[in-house]
Amino acid sequence: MNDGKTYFGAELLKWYRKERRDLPWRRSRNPYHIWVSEIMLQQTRVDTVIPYFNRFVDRFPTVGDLAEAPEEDVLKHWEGLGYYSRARNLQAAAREVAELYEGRVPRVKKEVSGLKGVGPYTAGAILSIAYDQPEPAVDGNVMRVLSRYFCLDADISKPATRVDMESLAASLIPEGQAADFNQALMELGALICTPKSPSCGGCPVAEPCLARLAGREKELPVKTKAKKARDVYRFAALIEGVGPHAGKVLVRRRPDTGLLAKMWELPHIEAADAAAWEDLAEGGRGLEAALAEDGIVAKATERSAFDAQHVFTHLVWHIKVLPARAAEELFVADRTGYEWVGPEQFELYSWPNVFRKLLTEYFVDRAKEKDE
DNA sequence: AAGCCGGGGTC
DNA sequence: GACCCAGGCTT
Repeated sequence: MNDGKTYFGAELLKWYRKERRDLPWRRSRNPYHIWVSEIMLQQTRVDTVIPYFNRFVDRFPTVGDLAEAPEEDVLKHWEGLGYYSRARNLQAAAREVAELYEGRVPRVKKEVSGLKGVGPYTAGAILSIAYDQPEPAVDGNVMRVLSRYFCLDADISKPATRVDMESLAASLIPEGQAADFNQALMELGALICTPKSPSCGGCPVAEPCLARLAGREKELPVKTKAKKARDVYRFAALIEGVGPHAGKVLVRRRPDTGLLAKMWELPHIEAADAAAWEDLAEGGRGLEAALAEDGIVAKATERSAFDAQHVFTHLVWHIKVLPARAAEELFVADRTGYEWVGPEQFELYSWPNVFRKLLTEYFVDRAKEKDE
């Protein structure tokens, strides 16, 4: 009676066992490694994750190592990967696993799902891939593949659709083959059944694919469009130190929660709107006043201001960077969270991409000036 | 249900 | 530019 579903699973497994990519986290069944990889892979491509994964498990080989590590160390190993709450949640969960489960990743669904940063997808991925339990692991790939194969018009941006897909995916798992089947489904989505132009010619289950038969494979899945990012206008101060802080730049640490939590940045303020942003650029007096409120006395220098931009998922930062020099009396950044950083200390801090690029360029330029 | 949370590849 | 990616958390 389930001929269709049996066919789907059998063909997919056959294809996967021939075509599967050799990925670092596929070289063992170490549940901790699989867990780390699944967290890193959330909203992140395989090619991006590989070097991060290798560095991470090299530095934190076991759950215990991760649990005991300083948080800054963990954040540093996540630098540039994005969605930094993943790193903080992962470590919090590792501490939980160390204390409650003797350092072993639990194999009970309720326990795995209870770990910070582990949602329905990741719980299913860990239970199936590490422990071969017949749990679905439905991500964007899987929803795309199933939408097409069964020609489903349900909007995959709706949570209810994911729930339905989980029932469907669970019903497709071949007996005792959850690990390979779930990975096969995602592998097909990543390599063959791609978003824009699927390679149906190389698909092992193209023949009965209902979307393909209906000529609708490029229309599916249905997904409501995301709202476009909001513009935010900011001024950042690139303050050179003087005296004992010559050659260094004043930076500060971001708050413990929210956007880029606990990462380091250039001090900056937000402009009311685009117009105010353009106005304030003249001379940078508004910025000097704002910094003074934070106990920082600095004057704009002869170096000209320049623009930087950074795109996030839900907002766009437009930043005017104003070069400045610290007043003589400001030899120490006595406000908590502020520090002087030069090229030698740079790598000891965790930087979001936008400030990493900006500061790297700055230090390179200063080094060139010195050589001349 | 909608918004928040990064960064990069691709078309 | 728009879309997407081995999603989850908060409100």
